[in-house]
This record gives sequence, structure tokens and C-alpha cells, in this order.
Amino acid sequence: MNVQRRRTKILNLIRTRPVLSQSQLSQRLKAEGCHATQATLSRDLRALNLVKTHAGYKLPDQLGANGDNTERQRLTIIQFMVEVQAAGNLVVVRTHPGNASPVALSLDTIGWKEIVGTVAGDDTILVVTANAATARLVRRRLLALNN
Amino acid sequence: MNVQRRRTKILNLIRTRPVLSQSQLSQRLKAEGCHATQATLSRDLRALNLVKTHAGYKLPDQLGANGDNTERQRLTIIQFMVEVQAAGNLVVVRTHPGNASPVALSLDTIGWKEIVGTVAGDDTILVVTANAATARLVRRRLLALNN
DNA sequence: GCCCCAAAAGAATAAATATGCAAACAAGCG
DNA sequence: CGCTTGTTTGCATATTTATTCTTTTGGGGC
Repeated sequence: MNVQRRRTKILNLIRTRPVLSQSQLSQRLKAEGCHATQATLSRDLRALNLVKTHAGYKLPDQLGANGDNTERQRLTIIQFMVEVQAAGNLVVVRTHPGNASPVALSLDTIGWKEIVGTVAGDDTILVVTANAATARLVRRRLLALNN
Repeated sequence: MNVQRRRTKILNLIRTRPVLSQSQLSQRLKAEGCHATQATLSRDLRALNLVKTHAGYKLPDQLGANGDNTERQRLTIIQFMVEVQAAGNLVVVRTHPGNASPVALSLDTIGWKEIVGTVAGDDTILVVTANAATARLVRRRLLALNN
């Protein structure tokens, strides 16, 4: 079994279902008639530039999607957010200078369906919501983030 | 030092320069007056949903960027690519049925500046290049991928 | 204050991953 | 073929990470 074929198999396995460890990967490969030790797989995974998440090895592309984790976003927001106001169907978020971008990214990925989209400047973010009531709701939730 | 502040520090450290191991992270935190053992950091990294790459721990966002690795793309392309033709400033890539998407993604991320963009169907990809000569060049490079 | 509960952290250790080194293998050349 | 050179792999092991179990910490309520 040559390097190329083995690595292709690895990619296919990882694309289809979670692979949690290198020994698990070794077993699944063996089931397909491809023998390799953990040491070899360690080298393969590096060559393929795969990353290890708590849910298994992933292609870098497969990552942005599974953003069900919000702890990181929450911390970024409370770290930089200075002031929040609702204005019509917008929420205006002020941040420490220069830090609007990371906060906006967090708002985009935190998974609140009330947030339609965001526009970030240097220290100001406009968060677009459906209507004024929703804007006020989002404002309240932002203020409540630091428990 | 409470959880929230420590995790914020972790995010900042990781955003600024590579953190290769949890013990290294522990040392850098200590240098900022924040003591924590490796066990605690293991739990923090999971809570923050960070991923481990061969170049250190990263935020999922930081990943698409460092795509200097092409081995994965190369394997995906040679696995599914069936035929390549140049036509004007386009390259037409045929793949095994249903596999145009992963190949197109690989073409998009392999980092060839000659490739302006791609459109994928079910088993066909149109690769847009600047002109006919470039299209022929890309075709040749694709054919040469399987060494 | 004291007591109780829950969350957080550490110590010890199990589990997983990376790596130095030697053996196996492959490709080219005389 | 036999020799050299470079790559790939496995084995043994060092290093790193996850987990279990225990201790500490940080609030409420009284």
C-alpha cells in the first residue's frame, strides 16, 4: 500500500465520519486492507495538514461550520464591548478602538437568529435586526453576557 | 484569577503568536501573573473550541488562511479528476460523477495564482483563467499532478 | 461568622501523539 | 547484479494531552 493511496483513504474516512484517534484510524484503515502504524499516521496527518478538534480530526474547511460553541464569542464580546444602544431596527455596539472587527465576527458566528448581519468600522458595529423590538432584545442579551 | 479572565488571556496569547503546547501556554500565562496547570488548560482549550494544528493551537477562523500546504488538495484532485481540456481562457475539468465539488474546492485553495475562480456542476468544473495561454498552462500543471 | 452546595483547580495517572533511530525498500547507476 | 543514496516505515520511547479523583474555592442562606 503506497503513501498516496493510504493518504487518500485517510481523507475519505475523515470526510465521512469522525475519527477520534490515530489508533482508531489505524483500525479503520486495516479494515480496508491498508496497514499502517500509529507513527506513520501521525506523519500522514501532519502531511495532510489536518487539525485535531475535540470532535476528531478535520479538514480545515470542515471547521467554520460546526460553530455550536459560543464561549469564545462571548468572551471576545465582553472583552471589547464598551456600550450598546438600540436605534430603530439597529443595535449600535461601541468597542475599544480598533477592536470592532473581532467583536463583529463573534456576533456573526454566535448563532443568534435575531442578528441579520453586521457592519464593523473601527470602534463601532451596526447590528441589523428585523425590527425595533428585536433590536432591543439583542441589546438586552448583549448586556447580559457578562453574567 | 478567575476562569473568564484566564480564558480571555488565552485567546489573546493564541491570536498573537503560536502556542505549541499546553505547558508552554502555562508558562506564558504565568509570565502574565496567571497561574494554571496543564490539566486546567486542557479543559480551557476544549471550552474555547480551539483546534490543534502542527503549528500550534488556533481559532477555527485562523485556519483557512495558512493554506500553504497543498498535499491534500493534490490528492483530492488526482483522486477524482478524469479529464482536462483547455478552451479559450477556461479549463474544463471532468471528474467522477458527483465529485466536482471537492475537486473545485481544492482548486480554489491550492494557491495557484493563475486560477481566477471555479464553477462546479456534478462532474464538471469550469476553471477561469486570465487568457488562453494561462489556461493551457493550468491544464499542463493539472496533468502533471500525479508525478 | 458557619454550613452547604456547586464550580473550579490540582495531583496523579491514563491515553494519545510525536520523534530518534534503525531496518526495509526503491530508484538510479556502474 | 551489487552498490549507493534517499525515502518510507516500524519500533521504542519521549513528549504531550485527557481524565479521574480529590481538594480548594467562592458564593448564597441562615
